[in-house]
Amino acid sequence: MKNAIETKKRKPPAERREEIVAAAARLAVAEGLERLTLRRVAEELGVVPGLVNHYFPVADDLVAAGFGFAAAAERESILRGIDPQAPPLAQIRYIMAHLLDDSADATSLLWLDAWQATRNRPQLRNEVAAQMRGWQDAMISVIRRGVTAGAFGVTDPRRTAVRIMALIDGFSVQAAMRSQIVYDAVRDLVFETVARELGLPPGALRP
Amino acid sequence: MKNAIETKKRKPPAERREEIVAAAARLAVAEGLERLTLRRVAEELGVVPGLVNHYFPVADDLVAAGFGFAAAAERESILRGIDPQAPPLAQIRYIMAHLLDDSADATSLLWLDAWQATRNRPQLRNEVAAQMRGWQDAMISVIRRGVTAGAFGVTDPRRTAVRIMALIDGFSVQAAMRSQIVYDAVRDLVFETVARELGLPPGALRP
DNA sequence: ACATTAATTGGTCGTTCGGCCAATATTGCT
DNA sequence: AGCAATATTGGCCGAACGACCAATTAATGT
Repeated sequence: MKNAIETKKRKPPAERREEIVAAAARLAVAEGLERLTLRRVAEELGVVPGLVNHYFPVADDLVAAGFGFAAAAERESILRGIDPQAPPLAQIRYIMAHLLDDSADATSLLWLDAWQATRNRPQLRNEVAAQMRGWQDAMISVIRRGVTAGAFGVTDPRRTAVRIMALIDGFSVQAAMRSQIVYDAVRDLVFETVARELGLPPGALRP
Repeated sequence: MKNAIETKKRKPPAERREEIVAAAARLAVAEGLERLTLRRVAEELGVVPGLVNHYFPVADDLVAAGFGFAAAAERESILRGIDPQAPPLAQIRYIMAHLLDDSADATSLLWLDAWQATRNRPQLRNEVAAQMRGWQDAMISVIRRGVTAGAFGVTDPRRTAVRIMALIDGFSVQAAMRSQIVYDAVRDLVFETVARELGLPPGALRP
């Protein structure tokens, strides 16, 4: 007789794999990459550790996939919230408001984890680089529109995008120390400097 | 009969403690905070793990002490290299050259490790905050001299110091990804922005 | 209906970690 | 010289990790 409560199904590999990656991403955001292990993911899904190992024989790949999924989802969520009709200045302001707000701390800590863990995880390093390129490309695209519209004073959109993303990434560090050090001055600096990079007046991006 | 080759001595507690902290600092710089464990330190010193545990019953304290020793030594080494007679502009240029050079990568990775590990290590978090304050204070001191000498256009030295250190700290992130992404543009940005913060022309700090 | 494939289980192995403890040896004090 | 304090040793414990593997069991195609 089959157990009506605990219906253990066998799922198509693609679906199961997606399920594992999604659970890994959830764990990565909620508890950090350190706690993203085969066993933890299996526990989360109510399966046996060996099953996760079956889909990800090397732990590094699981961590990379979990981080990549979480980072891509976060980025796409923010980019999807942009009003495509809005002027580029408003679009940039929207992106920065979401990336620099306190509510982005969980994501900031995830990136901090990722940069640190690249030291011992080659696959994760590749994934982090890919996700950073994803953000750079998105930023370049917005900057290009702004240049075309005559809103931004930028000569090299790619270079400007790299510098802006580096400012934002650097700000992520502060999320780790927010309980100890007050960083209002730093947030202001990021807003002002990004504005300057885009050829805007200092207060143009402040919320 | 005593073994003439392996002379196992008992050392005064203070000296032994210092020895342990120094070994921990060495390990932290060379292999990262992840590999800074009781056993690893003991192995480094040729003693038994229990001995390290005797001096540091809680691992968090050992990690905090090791990081603090390494960070303080690095900072003091740089500050000691400053010519006290040199003008403040030259002093700032000296500090930044050392902090932003590729040769500072090991230290950058150490800080990255530390910020990340604060998530699960309260004592380390305190130590990191203390070391950051140490850098801020040193920066404030240089800025004040520059203001007095009329070299810097700064109204709030503390605020400016916080912003400058945040720029430098943010740059540390890049050390982790240097193999994947080229960051010349970012280094330029840091030099230019710090110059601006000090009321200097954009190229005033470039080496 | 049956055979093939592989998803899934349950379990093992070796390693490393922090923490703990009893026994021993050395130092310093009286 | 004798004694108390403690530095140091050696060893053990439970937990967590990645990684394997043989045995089951469900799905799939013929």
